[in-house]
Amino acid sequence: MPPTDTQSAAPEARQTVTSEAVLDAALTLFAERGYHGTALSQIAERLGIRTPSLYNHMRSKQELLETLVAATLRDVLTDFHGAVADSEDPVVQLRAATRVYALRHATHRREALVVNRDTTSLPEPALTEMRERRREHERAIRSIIMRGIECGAFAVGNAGLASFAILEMSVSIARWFREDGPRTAEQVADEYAEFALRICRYRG
Amino acid sequence: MPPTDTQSAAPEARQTVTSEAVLDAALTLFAERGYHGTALSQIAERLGIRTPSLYNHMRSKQELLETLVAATLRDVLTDFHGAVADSEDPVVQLRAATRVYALRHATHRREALVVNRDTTSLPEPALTEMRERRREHERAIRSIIMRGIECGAFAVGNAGLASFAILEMSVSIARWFREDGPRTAEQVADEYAEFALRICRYRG
DNA sequence: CCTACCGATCGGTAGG
DNA sequence: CCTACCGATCGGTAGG
Repeated sequence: MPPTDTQSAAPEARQTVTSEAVLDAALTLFAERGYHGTALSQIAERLGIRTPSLYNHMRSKQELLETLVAATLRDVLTDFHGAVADSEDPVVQLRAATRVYALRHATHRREALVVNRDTTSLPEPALTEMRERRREHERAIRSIIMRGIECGAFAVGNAGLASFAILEMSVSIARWFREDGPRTAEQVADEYAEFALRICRYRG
Repeated sequence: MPPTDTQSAAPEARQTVTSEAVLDAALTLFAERGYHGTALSQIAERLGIRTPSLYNHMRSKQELLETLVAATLRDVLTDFHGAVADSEDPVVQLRAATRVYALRHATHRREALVVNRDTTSLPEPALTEMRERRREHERAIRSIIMRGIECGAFAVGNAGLASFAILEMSVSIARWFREDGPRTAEQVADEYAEFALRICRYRG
């Protein structure tokens, strides 16, 4: 029984929930309980609507996951390209690339948790495409490290091992970071950027 | 219709599946699809029995998860205490502690994936207890780093941040390590142990 | 170890 | 946006 105010003239005005709100609620719950641990009824409840009403804003539960993961990985790569555009110096690039990646995991914790926990629940071909995007990022980091080794700035036995370590320690920030904690996201990101350089044995 | 051989004399001999086999099948599937993404029927199918027969070897699906997580965290702490027992030197201790932790994540990938992905699916009080065990490990690593800072071996602004980074980069080995890959588990563990010292700015 | 079966809940559709 | 409803599957029990 909707309120009998002026808006009842336009039928479209009855819509109380947007697709963005559905995605946001799904993101929160997927991050909290995992994709398979979340029921559509819980997403609906959080929005104050009934389950079937969700289908006005999405095609399926799977599509929700796919949208969230694709958007997150797209943003990660955009961040990366922005971070390395300013300089050709591998030291500057690795610091900047690690900084934005670490920063994103502190400021977008839910997205990070879902991507890392539930990407494997995606159906093909999305699964393969998402894996390819992550690999693209990893290869780009590795290539920076290899250039750093070549020019003598870094000294690390295996660039692949180092790039995995750097990326994954950053990912884990999403597991423990708290906005109301003792350190800001920027402080953590700066510190992790230095960790990355140390892993590569950069003696600044 | 069991084979009509000699073993049919003893009724107990009909048992074809052990609790260990159930746990192992659950471990494989939980690691692959997550706890909520795995049905008991899939565990049974993998063992060649019917779903209700599983209940001869377990009390509930939840108990399977609880058993797996508790055993893994117990082993992690046992590893840790064994690794740091030989020396009081923070450098030696951090290297050894990281080495065994990294090694475990290369050799026990399934356990690591389940602990990291599905511990949050545990009911209380198991959830709190498992979190406490992980925190215990983290505090122990942090304490080694702090002692290293005090005696001048390490130079890192924040021991907590460093311990998180070291532990989580090691955890991630379970995500990418392959037994048939180019590096042995021991080689990876040794390399990560050096990464840990570098993060703490140990200038060996 | 099995068959037979349970209530609950799942994602999703029909139709308004 | 809703109610009414669907078949499928879930974890688990009864009883042998």
